[in-house]
Amino acid sequence: MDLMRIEAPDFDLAMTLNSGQVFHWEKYGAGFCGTIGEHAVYVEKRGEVLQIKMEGGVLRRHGQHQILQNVPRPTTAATAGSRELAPPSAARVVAHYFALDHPLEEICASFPRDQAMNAARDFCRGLRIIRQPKWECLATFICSSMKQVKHIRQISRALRQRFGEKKQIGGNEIFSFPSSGRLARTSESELRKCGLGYRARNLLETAKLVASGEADLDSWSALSDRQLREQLSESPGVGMKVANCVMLFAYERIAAFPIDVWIERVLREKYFARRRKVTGQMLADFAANYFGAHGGYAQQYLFHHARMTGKRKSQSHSIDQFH
DNA sequence: CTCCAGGGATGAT
DNA sequence: ATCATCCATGGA
Repeated sequence: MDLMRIEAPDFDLAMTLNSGQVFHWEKYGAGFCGTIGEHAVYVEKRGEVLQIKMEGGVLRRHGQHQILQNVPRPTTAATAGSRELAPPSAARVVAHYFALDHPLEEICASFPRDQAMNAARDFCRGLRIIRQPKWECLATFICSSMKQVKHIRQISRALRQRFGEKKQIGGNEIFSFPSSGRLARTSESELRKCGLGYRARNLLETAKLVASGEADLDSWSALSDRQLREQLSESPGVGMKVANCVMLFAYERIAAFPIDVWIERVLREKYFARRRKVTGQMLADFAANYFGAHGGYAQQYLFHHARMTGKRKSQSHSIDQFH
Protein backbone atom coordinates (compact mmCIF):
# COMPACT_ATOMS: atom_id res chain seq x y z
CA MET A 1 0.00 0.00 0.00
CA ASP A 2 1.47 3.26 -1.09
CA LEU A 3 1.59 6.22 1.17
CA MET A 4 1.29 9.79 0.10
CA ARG A 5 1.56 13.11 1.82
CA ILE A 6 0.01 16.40 0.88
CA GLU A 7 0.76 19.72 2.43
CA ALA A 8 -2.53 20.89 3.85
CA PRO A 9 -2.17 24.02 5.94
CA ASP A 10 -5.29 25.66 7.23
CA PHE A 11 -7.20 22.40 7.19
CA ASP A 12 -8.83 20.76 10.20
CA LEU A 13 -9.66 17.25 9.00
CA ALA A 14 -11.54 16.08 12.08
CA MET A 15 -13.67 19.20 12.31
CA THR A 16 -14.45 19.09 8.59
CA LEU A 17 -15.59 15.47 8.79
CA ASN A 18 -17.62 16.15 11.93
CA SER A 19 -19.37 19.29 10.77
CA GLY A 20 -22.56 17.74 9.48
CA GLN A 21 -21.78 17.98 5.77
CA VAL A 22 -20.62 14.39 5.23
CA PHE A 23 -21.67 11.34 7.20
CA HIS A 24 -19.70 8.24 6.37
CA TRP A 25 -16.11 8.80 7.54
CA GLU A 26 -15.18 6.73 10.52
CA LYS A 27 -12.43 7.21 13.02
CA TYR A 28 -9.68 4.66 12.55
CA GLY A 29 -6.46 4.84 14.52
CA ALA A 30 -5.09 8.33 14.32
CA GLY A 31 -7.12 9.14 11.21
CA PHE A 32 -10.27 8.31 9.30
CA CYS A 33 -11.44 5.70 6.81
CA GLY A 34 -13.95 6.45 4.10
CA THR A 35 -14.53 6.54 0.39
CA ILE A 36 -14.04 9.20 -2.23
CA GLY A 37 -16.19 8.01 -5.08
CA GLU A 38 -15.14 4.42 -5.64
CA HIS A 39 -11.79 4.82 -3.88
CA ALA A 40 -11.30 3.48 -0.40
CA VAL A 41 -9.24 6.02 1.49
CA TYR A 42 -7.46 6.41 4.79
CA VAL A 43 -6.56 9.97 5.78
CA GLU A 44 -4.65 11.26 8.74
CA LYS A 45 -3.59 14.79 9.58
CA ARG A 46 -0.08 15.11 10.97
CA GLY A 47 0.80 18.68 11.69
CA GLU A 48 0.46 20.55 8.42
CA VAL A 49 0.57 17.40 6.32
CA LEU A 50 -2.25 15.16 5.20
CA GLN A 51 -1.13 11.56 5.00
CA ILE A 52 -3.21 9.32 2.77
CA LYS A 53 -3.55 5.75 1.67
CA MET A 54 -5.80 5.00 -1.25
CA GLU A 55 -7.04 1.84 -2.87
CA GLY A 56 -8.20 1.92 -6.45
CA GLY A 57 -5.15 1.87 -8.73
CA VAL A 58 -4.78 5.59 -9.08
CA LEU A 59 -1.78 5.73 -6.81
CA ARG A 60 0.70 3.55 -8.61
CA ARG A 61 2.05 6.03 -11.09
CA HIS A 62 3.65 7.93 -8.26
CA GLY A 63 6.56 6.96 -6.11
CA GLN A 64 6.14 6.18 -2.50
CA HIS A 65 6.17 8.92 0.07
CA GLN A 66 5.88 11.60 -2.49
CA ILE A 67 5.20 14.98 -1.03
CA LEU A 68 3.13 17.32 -3.11
CA GLN A 69 3.45 20.97 -2.43
CA ASN A 70 0.93 23.55 -3.51
CA VAL A 71 -1.29 20.82 -4.84
CA PRO A 72 -3.98 22.72 -6.66
CA ARG A 73 -3.98 26.40 -5.87
CA PRO A 74 -6.58 27.94 -8.16
CA THR A 75 -7.88 31.41 -7.67
CA THR A 76 -11.42 31.47 -6.46
CA ALA A 77 -13.28 29.06 -4.27
CA ALA A 78 -15.72 28.30 -7.02
CA THR A 79 -13.22 27.13 -9.62
CA ALA A 80 -13.36 23.41 -9.79
CA GLY A 81 -9.96 22.27 -10.99
CA SER A 82 -11.75 19.23 -12.30
CA ARG A 83 -10.29 19.54 -15.77
CA GLU A 84 -7.13 17.60 -15.17
CA LEU A 85 -4.77 16.80 -18.01
CA ALA A 86 -3.27 13.58 -16.79
CA PRO A 87 -5.24 10.93 -14.95
CA PRO A 88 -5.74 12.28 -11.46
CA SER A 89 -3.24 11.15 -8.90
CA ALA A 90 -4.42 10.01 -5.53
CA ALA A 91 -3.17 13.27 -4.11
CA ARG A 92 -5.25 15.27 -6.54
CA VAL A 93 -8.34 13.23 -5.86
CA VAL A 94 -7.95 13.82 -2.14
CA ALA A 95 -6.98 17.47 -2.45
CA HIS A 96 -9.94 18.12 -4.71
CA TYR A 97 -12.38 16.27 -2.44
CA PHE A 98 -11.28 18.17 0.64
CA ALA A 99 -11.20 21.46 -1.28
CA LEU A 100 -7.67 22.25 -0.20
CA ASP A 101 -7.63 24.91 -2.91
CA HIS A 102 -10.39 26.96 -1.30
CA PRO A 103 -8.80 30.22 -0.14
CA LEU A 104 -9.93 30.06 3.45
CA GLU A 105 -8.22 33.29 4.43
CA GLU A 106 -10.12 35.24 1.81
CA ILE A 107 -13.36 33.48 2.53
CA CYS A 108 -13.17 34.14 6.27
CA ALA A 109 -12.14 37.73 5.66
CA SER A 110 -15.27 38.22 3.58
CA PHE A 111 -17.56 37.26 6.47
CA PRO A 112 -19.41 40.11 8.12
CA ARG A 113 -17.89 41.40 11.34
CA ASP A 114 -20.40 40.77 14.04
CA GLN A 115 -20.28 39.02 17.36
CA ALA A 116 -21.79 35.70 16.28
CA MET A 117 -19.80 35.50 13.06
CA ASN A 118 -16.53 36.41 14.77
CA ALA A 119 -17.02 33.66 17.34
CA ALA A 120 -17.86 31.10 14.67
CA ARG A 121 -14.91 32.12 12.52
CA ASP A 122 -12.48 31.70 15.40
CA PHE A 123 -14.02 28.43 16.50
CA CYS A 124 -14.06 26.82 13.03
CA ARG A 125 -10.55 27.60 11.86
CA GLY A 126 -9.58 25.05 9.20
CA LEU A 127 -13.13 23.86 8.49
CA ARG A 128 -13.62 23.38 4.76
CA ILE A 129 -16.67 22.70 2.64
CA ILE A 130 -15.74 19.62 0.68
CA ARG A 131 -16.67 18.50 -2.83
CA GLN A 132 -18.88 15.46 -2.58
CA PRO A 133 -20.03 13.22 -5.41
CA LYS A 134 -23.39 14.52 -6.58
CA TRP A 135 -25.53 11.42 -6.36
CA GLU A 136 -24.09 10.38 -3.01
CA CYS A 137 -24.70 13.85 -1.62
CA LEU A 138 -28.25 14.11 -2.96
CA ALA A 139 -29.18 10.65 -1.71
CA THR A 140 -27.67 11.21 1.71
CA PHE A 141 -29.43 14.51 2.24
CA ILE A 142 -32.76 13.02 1.20
CA CYS A 143 -32.14 10.58 4.02
CA SER A 144 -31.18 13.39 6.37
CA SER A 145 -34.55 15.07 6.58
CA MET A 146 -35.92 15.08 10.11
CA LYS A 147 -32.86 13.24 11.34
CA GLN A 148 -30.00 14.08 13.63
CA VAL A 149 -26.41 13.69 12.53
CA LYS A 150 -25.85 10.50 14.44
CA HIS A 151 -28.83 8.85 12.85
CA ILE A 152 -27.88 9.97 9.35
CA ARG A 153 -24.54 8.27 9.88
CA GLN A 154 -26.31 5.02 10.71
CA ILE A 155 -28.49 5.25 7.61
CA SER A 156 -25.50 5.98 5.37
CA ARG A 157 -23.65 3.03 6.83
CA ALA A 158 -26.61 0.68 6.41
CA LEU A 159 -27.11 1.68 2.77
CA ARG A 160 -23.43 1.16 2.04
CA GLN A 161 -23.19 -2.18 3.75
CA ARG A 162 -26.31 -3.51 2.13
CA PHE A 163 -25.99 -2.12 -1.39
CA GLY A 164 -22.50 -0.66 -1.79
CA GLU A 165 -19.34 -2.30 -3.03
CA LYS A 166 -16.93 -3.75 -0.54
CA LYS A 167 -13.47 -2.20 -0.46
CA GLN A 168 -10.31 -2.80 1.52
CA ILE A 169 -8.08 -0.15 2.97
CA GLY A 170 -5.24 -1.10 5.27
CA GLY A 171 -6.96 -4.33 6.22
CA ASN A 172 -10.11 -2.41 7.03
CA GLU A 173 -13.33 -3.20 5.24
CA ILE A 174 -15.42 -0.32 3.97
CA PHE A 175 -18.18 0.14 1.44
CA SER A 176 -18.72 2.65 -1.33
CA PHE A 177 -22.02 4.46 -1.62
CA PRO A 178 -24.40 2.51 -3.88
CA SER A 179 -25.03 3.88 -7.35
CA SER A 180 -28.40 5.28 -8.31
CA GLY A 181 -28.88 2.24 -10.53
CA ARG A 182 -28.29 -0.13 -7.67
CA LEU A 183 -30.75 1.64 -5.41
CA ALA A 184 -33.28 1.95 -8.22
CA ARG A 185 -33.34 -1.86 -8.33
CA THR A 186 -34.18 -2.18 -4.64
CA SER A 187 -37.62 -1.83 -3.12
CA GLU A 188 -39.13 0.50 -0.62
CA SER A 189 -39.29 -2.23 1.98
CA GLU A 190 -35.61 -3.12 1.44
CA LEU A 191 -34.69 0.51 1.98
CA ARG A 192 -36.84 0.71 5.08
CA LYS A 193 -34.66 -1.99 6.59
CA CYS A 194 -31.86 0.58 6.53
CA GLY A 195 -33.81 2.79 8.90
CA LEU A 196 -35.10 5.22 6.31
CA GLY A 197 -38.73 5.19 7.33
CA TYR A 198 -40.92 7.27 5.03
CA ARG A 199 -37.75 8.56 3.30
CA ALA A 200 -37.41 5.15 1.62
CA ARG A 201 -39.98 6.05 -1.00
CA ASN A 202 -38.33 9.41 -1.72
CA LEU A 203 -34.90 7.84 -2.08
CA LEU A 204 -36.18 5.06 -4.32
CA GLU A 205 -38.06 7.42 -6.62
CA THR A 206 -35.10 9.78 -6.85
CA ALA A 207 -32.75 6.89 -7.58
CA LYS A 208 -35.01 5.92 -10.48
CA LEU A 209 -35.02 9.47 -11.83
CA VAL A 210 -31.23 9.65 -11.70
CA ALA A 211 -30.60 6.15 -12.99
CA SER A 212 -32.91 6.66 -15.95
CA GLY A 213 -31.15 9.87 -16.87
CA GLU A 214 -34.32 11.88 -16.47
CA ALA A 215 -32.46 13.71 -13.73
CA ASP A 216 -28.99 14.32 -15.16
CA LEU A 217 -27.03 15.48 -12.15
CA ASP A 218 -23.79 16.17 -14.00
CA SER A 219 -25.36 18.31 -16.68
CA TRP A 220 -26.95 20.46 -13.99
CA SER A 221 -23.53 21.87 -13.15
CA ALA A 222 -24.07 24.33 -16.00
CA LEU A 223 -27.28 25.74 -14.52
CA SER A 224 -27.65 28.94 -12.58
CA ASP A 225 -28.20 28.68 -8.85
CA ARG A 226 -31.89 29.30 -9.28
CA GLN A 227 -32.30 26.75 -12.06
CA LEU A 228 -30.26 24.19 -10.20
CA ARG A 229 -32.39 24.64 -7.09
CA GLU A 230 -35.53 24.17 -9.16
CA GLN A 231 -34.22 20.98 -10.75
CA LEU A 232 -33.11 19.49 -7.46
CA SER A 233 -36.43 20.37 -5.86
CA GLU A 234 -38.29 18.26 -8.39
CA SER A 235 -37.00 15.13 -6.74
CA PRO A 236 -39.31 13.82 -4.04
CA GLY A 237 -37.99 14.55 -0.57
CA VAL A 238 -36.00 17.54 -1.76
CA GLY A 239 -37.25 20.87 -0.50
CA MET A 240 -35.47 24.16 0.00
CA LYS A 241 -33.16 22.97 2.77
CA VAL A 242 -31.98 19.75 1.15
CA ALA A 243 -31.60 21.45 -2.23
CA ASN A 244 -29.38 24.10 -0.68
CA CYS A 245 -27.28 21.45 1.06
CA VAL A 246 -26.69 19.60 -2.21
CA MET A 247 -25.88 22.86 -3.99
CA LEU A 248 -23.37 23.74 -1.31
CA PHE A 249 -21.76 20.35 -0.75
CA ALA A 250 -21.83 18.85 -4.25
CA TYR A 251 -22.14 21.73 -6.73
CA GLU A 252 -19.75 24.23 -5.15
CA ARG A 253 -22.47 26.86 -4.91
CA ILE A 254 -20.85 28.41 -1.90
CA ALA A 255 -23.45 31.13 -1.66
CA ALA A 256 -26.18 28.56 -0.98
CA PHE A 257 -27.44 28.98 2.57
CA PRO A 258 -29.31 25.96 3.96
CA ILE A 259 -31.53 26.93 6.88
CA ASP A 260 -32.23 24.15 9.34
CA VAL A 261 -33.38 24.43 12.94
CA TRP A 262 -29.87 25.15 14.22
CA ILE A 263 -29.23 27.98 11.81
CA GLU A 264 -32.74 29.28 12.26
CA ARG A 265 -32.11 29.45 15.99
CA VAL A 266 -28.84 31.32 15.43
CA LEU A 267 -30.41 33.79 13.01
CA ARG A 268 -33.36 34.50 15.25
CA GLU A 269 -31.30 34.86 18.40
CA LYS A 270 -28.33 36.74 17.02
CA TYR A 271 -29.75 38.77 14.17
CA PHE A 272 -33.44 39.14 14.92
CA ALA A 273 -33.35 39.34 18.69
CA ARG A 274 -36.63 40.46 20.27
CA ARG A 275 -38.32 40.82 16.92
CA ARG A 276 -41.64 39.13 16.47
CA LYS A 277 -43.22 37.71 13.38
CA VAL A 278 -40.03 36.80 11.59
CA THR A 279 -40.96 34.44 8.77
CA GLY A 280 -38.74 31.87 7.18
CA GLN A 281 -38.71 33.90 4.00
CA MET A 282 -37.40 36.90 5.91
CA LEU A 283 -34.58 34.81 7.34
CA ALA A 284 -33.65 33.47 3.90
CA ASP A 285 -33.70 36.94 2.36
CA PHE A 286 -31.62 38.35 5.18
CA ALA A 287 -29.05 35.55 4.92
CA ALA A 288 -28.70 35.91 1.16
CA ASN A 289 -27.97 39.62 1.48
CA TYR A 290 -26.04 39.78 4.70
CA PHE A 291 -23.53 36.93 4.41
CA GLY A 292 -22.60 37.57 0.82
CA ALA A 293 -20.85 35.54 -1.84
CA HIS A 294 -19.47 32.98 0.61
CA GLY A 295 -22.71 32.65 2.54
CA GLY A 296 -22.54 28.88 2.48
CA TYR A 297 -19.26 28.94 4.30
CA ALA A 298 -20.63 31.43 6.81
CA GLN A 299 -23.62 29.16 7.33
CA GLN A 300 -21.43 26.11 7.89
CA TYR A 301 -19.31 27.97 10.43
CA LEU A 302 -22.34 29.29 12.31
CA PHE A 303 -23.95 25.86 12.17
CA HIS A 304 -20.96 23.96 13.48
CA HIS A 305 -20.23 26.51 16.18
CA ALA A 306 -23.82 26.44 17.37
CA ARG A 307 -23.94 22.67 17.38
CA MET A 308 -20.72 22.29 19.32
CA THR A 309 -21.27 25.02 21.87
CA GLY A 310 -25.05 25.22 22.06
CA LYS A 311 -26.88 24.07 25.11
CA ARG A 312 -28.64 21.34 23.17
CA LYS A 313 -27.19 17.85 23.69
CA SER A 314 -23.63 16.59 23.08
CA GLN A 315 -21.63 18.49 25.63
CA SER A 316 -19.83 15.14 25.73
CA HIS A 317 -16.55 14.22 24.10
CA SER A 318 -16.48 15.10 20.43
CA ILE A 319 -14.77 11.82 19.53
CA ASP A 320 -18.00 10.14 20.47
CA GLN A 321 -19.52 11.47 17.27
CA PHE A 322 -17.63 8.84 15.34
CA HIS A 323 -19.31 5.82 16.82
C1' DC B 1 -51.33 31.21 6.67
C1' DT B 2 -51.64 26.69 10.11
C1' DC B 3 -51.57 21.84 11.25
C1' DC B 4 -49.51 17.41 11.19
C1' DA B 5 -47.74 12.55 9.67
C1' DG B 6 -43.49 10.40 9.64
C1' DG B 7 -39.09 6.72 12.10
C1' DG B 8 -35.92 5.85 15.26
C1' DA B 9 -32.54 7.31 18.64
C1' DT B 10 -31.83 9.84 22.62
C1' DG B 11 -33.04 12.30 26.98
C1' DA B 12 -36.27 12.99 30.73
C1' DT B 13 -39.52 11.27 33.99
C1' DA C 1 -40.33 1.19 31.27
C1' DT C 2 -43.09 4.77 29.18
C1' DC C 3 -43.02 9.57 27.59
C1' DA C 4 -41.16 13.67 25.20
C1' DT C 5 -37.98 15.64 21.96
C1' DC C 6 -35.41 16.17 17.88
C1' DC C 7 -35.93 17.14 12.72
C1' DA C 8 -37.65 18.60 6.65
C1' DT C 9 -41.02 17.84 3.35
C1' DG C 10 -45.39 17.81 1.48
C1' DG C 11 -50.13 17.57 1.59
C1' DA C 12 -54.65 18.84 3.83
